[in-house]
Amino acid sequence: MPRDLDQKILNSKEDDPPQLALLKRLHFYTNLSKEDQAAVVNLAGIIRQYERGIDVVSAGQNLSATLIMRSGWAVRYKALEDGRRQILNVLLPGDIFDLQVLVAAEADHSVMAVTNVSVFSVSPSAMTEILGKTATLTMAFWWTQVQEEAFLREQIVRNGRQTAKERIGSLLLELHRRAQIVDEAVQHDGFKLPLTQTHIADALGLTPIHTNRTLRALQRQGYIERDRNWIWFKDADGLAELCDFDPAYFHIDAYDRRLNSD
Amino acid sequence: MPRDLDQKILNSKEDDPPQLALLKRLHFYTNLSKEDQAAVVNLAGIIRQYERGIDVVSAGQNLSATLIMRSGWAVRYKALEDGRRQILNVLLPGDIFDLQVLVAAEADHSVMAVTNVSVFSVSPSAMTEILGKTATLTMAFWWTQVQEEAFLREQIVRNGRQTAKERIGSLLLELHRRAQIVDEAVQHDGFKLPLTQTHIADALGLTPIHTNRTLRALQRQGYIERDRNWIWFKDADGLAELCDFDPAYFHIDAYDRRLNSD
DNA sequence: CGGCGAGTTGAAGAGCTTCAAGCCTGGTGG
DNA sequence: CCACCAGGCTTGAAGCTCTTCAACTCGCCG
Repeated sequence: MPRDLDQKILNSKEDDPPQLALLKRLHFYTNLSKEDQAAVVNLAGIIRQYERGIDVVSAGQNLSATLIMRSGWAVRYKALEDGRRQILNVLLPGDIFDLQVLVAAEADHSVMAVTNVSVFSVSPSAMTEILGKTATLTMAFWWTQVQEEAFLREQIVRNGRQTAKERIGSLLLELHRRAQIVDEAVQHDGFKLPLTQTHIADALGLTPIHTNRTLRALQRQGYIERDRNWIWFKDADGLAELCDFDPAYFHIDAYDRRLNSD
Repeated sequence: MPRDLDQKILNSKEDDPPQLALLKRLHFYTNLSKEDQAAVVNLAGIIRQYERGIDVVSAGQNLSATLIMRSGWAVRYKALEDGRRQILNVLLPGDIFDLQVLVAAEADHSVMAVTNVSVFSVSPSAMTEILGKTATLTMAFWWTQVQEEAFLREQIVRNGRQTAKERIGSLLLELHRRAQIVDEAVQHDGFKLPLTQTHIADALGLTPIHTNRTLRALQRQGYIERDRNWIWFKDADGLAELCDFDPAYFHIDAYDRRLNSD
């Protein structure tokens, strides 16, 4: 999917440089020059690994570095006193979190590893440096923030005004698109979803039981098929219509439009 | 509430410079130097007025300027095909919206004036300039973005995992705090809330009917009192506990902590 | 082969919605 | 000055979506 990434970089697999997912993410939306690509690849930081189920960041914790997802899936979540839990967003490879460390010092929510994850930890100074390196890089990073905010807004709409069927359908469609950019386990009409039904329920403000029934209903009605933790779209267009899913909030084409209008 | 704002600036009322609300907002969290304050006050832009009920920004519209709330209340919202509507966030004086214009060109949601509002429209170039003017200013603007994201996350928790009573209580507590910084019609234990019950319902994923019943329940149980569109907290601590409301997400003290740790 | 996490299913019940109607307040015009 | 209108608020009753509680199944790993 990424356009003209340096092939030497793109083809590596097993021994990915830790910055590769980030590069894919940034380059998908903004055409980075060879120099900008090099700056991303040479970004200094430390690799940290977390096992599934472990908190990568805990609410209340003092933050000291920006974290970038390298591989695996994670979720931002907030826990209520009585054990209720709300997942705010799903983090995929290439996603940046706690960029806010540059200004705020304390996490107001937690991040949990859904699969085993590997994150790349970048110091505030290194982050500040690359952020301001070139105008294109500044824009590329800003981009990811704009997108992340759009995901949050969409999540509000889902939880506030959509039915269980719509919530689940639109979340699946969103995750599929996002995974296409940086994940390996993705096909044109399906993807491997590492979330459990309980994760989905906590993201969508439902009970796991109702999530289960709704998934089966979507399946029964011919919208999706499931096999282990793979989701297959049998009628993606129909599902999108059912859910009022409009991917405009990804802002995928804005960069090209900007190129043409400037 | 703002700390050592230049008194000449702070005391003006009727003929507020359009940048005043912004200055209050920025200066509340970050100690701006006299020069930085001047830069904010001298920020170039155009004043635009909108009557209540009118869209300030419409989804799909191409954005060309950053807008800053000068006076009045507005809401970001997203409309679904069938007429359902979800309010994403409330905009108060000093709030910046479409800062993302600097990178993305199309609005993925709308903004509607709840009262008559006055906004200050700043060109991308003027915005870019002040954003990078000093490190403190950069941080101050970044700050507002971090906060806005925190509001969105809180909104997800409300709509996803809280009961009607909790949703309404925590929204009222949040708006009271936010209004304290920039709004006039605010007392220690109450404030003027220009939102209708239908607005509240659309923000919290409820029907206006249920919103009404829940407000009355909160009143009957001694948490709040209402008079016209004023809300009075009779037992703010009790309400906060009821709603699991923890204002940590405002990150109010982070700047001071940062000062001490740097 | 036992146990554990995840998924599945049924039945009863709660919270919120829907539909329907009436009320109250502030603004407008005769 | 009062009648009237519109928008917002209030109340009742029935019904639907989703939850709660409880139990059972399946696949996997030690």
